[in-house]
Formats: sequence, structure tokens, C-alpha cells
Amino acid sequence: MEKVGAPEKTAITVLAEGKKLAKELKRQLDPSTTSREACDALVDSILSAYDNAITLLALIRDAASPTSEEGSDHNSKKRKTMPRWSEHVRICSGARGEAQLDDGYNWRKYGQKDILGANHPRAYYRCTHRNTQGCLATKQVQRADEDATVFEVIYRGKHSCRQERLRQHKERKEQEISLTCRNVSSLVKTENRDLNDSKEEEDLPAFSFPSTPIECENVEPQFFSEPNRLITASYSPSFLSPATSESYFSPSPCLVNDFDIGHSLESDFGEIISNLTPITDFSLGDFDISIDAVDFESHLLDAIEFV
DNA sequence: GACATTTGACCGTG
DNA sequence: CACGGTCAAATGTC
Repeated sequence: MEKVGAPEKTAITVLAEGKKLAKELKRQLDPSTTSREACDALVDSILSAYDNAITLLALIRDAASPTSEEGSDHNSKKRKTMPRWSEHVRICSGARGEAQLDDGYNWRKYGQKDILGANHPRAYYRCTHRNTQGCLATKQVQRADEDATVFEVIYRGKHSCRQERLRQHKERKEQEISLTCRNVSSLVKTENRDLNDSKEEEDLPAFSFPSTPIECENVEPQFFSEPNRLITASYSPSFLSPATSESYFSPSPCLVNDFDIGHSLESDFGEIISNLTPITDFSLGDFDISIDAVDFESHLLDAIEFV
């Protein structure tokens, strides 16, 4: 009874939140007083609420009719249709090393198990916003047997919570800024060339405004630009669809990390991962991620099921 | 009090 | 029946 009641309650909460946001959007629709970005953010939040509510209601439906055509194995099916991918995170041994496990999301630990044949236990995390926003993303973290400095992180489900929307929104803005920086940069270069055409400039770094150098440097998707991070990806053949693979790369929420530093090294890794504070520090040591397999069935498929 | 973590119990699957 | 994943009460932390 709890299992039906909890998602039901969350779905109601999420839909109520969506309604509130829609009202707010209506109130702010006047373009003379409200920016386009603000409206976009509201729309994103409303869509997020719909996504979450649909997912939750699907859970309720499946739980309520276990004998329906796909109901008998609804749990395992649910798990299989959740997007799933893994990363190998190597932790450097220096101070702040384990903080690199922070992937920028807020996780709440809900279990730990000793795994047969493994030297280290596996920790289970779910998104902190599961109950408030119906975000179903989870992850498992386990130290590798052969190399204790490597953590295998398995992600399940895509974040649908507000933090993800805000992240995407922020990335969009950063890309816009990037383009602006580049455009201005090329303009300035052109002008410089006009004024002083004898200068070499091929090896110079991209222009950046003195007042905003960091924004201009960080606007590249960190996935590709982070100099201290090595990322290799490989896909199982069934996931090669270019139409869907994109959503898990480049501005991928799963691979773009806001690193949180400042926890003591000696702490248990579980504490490190789950205590996320929004301190941003990009000075990283070695960082190695490899993606073993990516399940590109997005949870949109879940939504399609209901149509 | 509001959260987060710990940990043994429980449950579905193979 | 063993195993992996999740639940939920107890406990910890702020």
C-alpha cells in the first residue's frame, strides 16, 4: 500500500507544482516585462513536472494491474527500460581526491550491499529530489576489486528534476555566451588585423574579455574541454543510434561535473558522494572515465507506452 | 525538526 | 534458495 501511495502522492505534488508554474508562466507572459529566458525556464519546469508525473502514474498503473499484458514482469522491465550507463572514476591519491566522485547531482544513499565475489560493498543512491519532484535517477557506486583507486559508477535513469533543468538551462546560456565571445573575438581579431596586420596570432588563445575570462573559458562543454580529464567511450552495438546518443554526450548531465571539494580524504567514500556542496573548483588531478555501455532507450519510451 | 545515513529485513528474479 | 536491489526503522548530524 505504501508502494502505491508514495508515488501517487508525489505525482499529485508534482502536478500541483506544474500547475503553479503554469500559472506563474501565464502571469509572466507579457514580453515587455519578462525575459524570454525566464519564460523558457518556466516552460522547462512545467515540462519536467509532466514528465515526472507521467512516470509516476505509470508506476502506479503497473502496480495496480500486475496481471496486465506487461504487468507480470513490470519491475524488471522497468529496470531494463531505464537508461543505464557506467563510468569508471579514478581517484587521485592527493588531497581532495575523492571529492572527484561528485558528479554535480544531489544523491541520497538508500542502501549498501556486500556483493558476492567483490572485495568492496556496493552503495545505492537515488536522486534527492525523488519524493519532491519524482526524479527517478539512481546510481550505484562500487570500488573496483583490482584497483582500489577506481570507482565504478553505474547510473540508471535520466534526471528529470529541477536541478537537471537548471543545469541544461545554464549550459544553454553558457553556449550562447561562448558564441558571443567567439563572435566578438573574431571581430576584434579582424579589427586588429586591419589595424596591425603584421602580428602572428595563430597560436594565441581565443580572445576573452578581461572582465569575464572564466566564462569564456568554461563555455565549452566540460566533457571535451577539461584538460585533466580523460574520457573514453564505447557503446554496445544496439545503442549506436545517432539520433538518441547525443542526449547522453556533449552537454551530458551525467558526465559534466561540478566538482565539490573540501571533504577530508579519510572519510568513507559513501559520505563523500552524498555530501554535495556547491563549491566549484575545477583544478583536478587525474580523472578517468570510461563508458562501458549506454542504454539509449530514454524514458520517453515510458511515456509513449501510455499513448 | 528536517534531513541524511546505516543496516537488517524484505522481496523479486533466475 | 541465493543473490541483488530496495525498504524503512533506527540513528546521526546540522
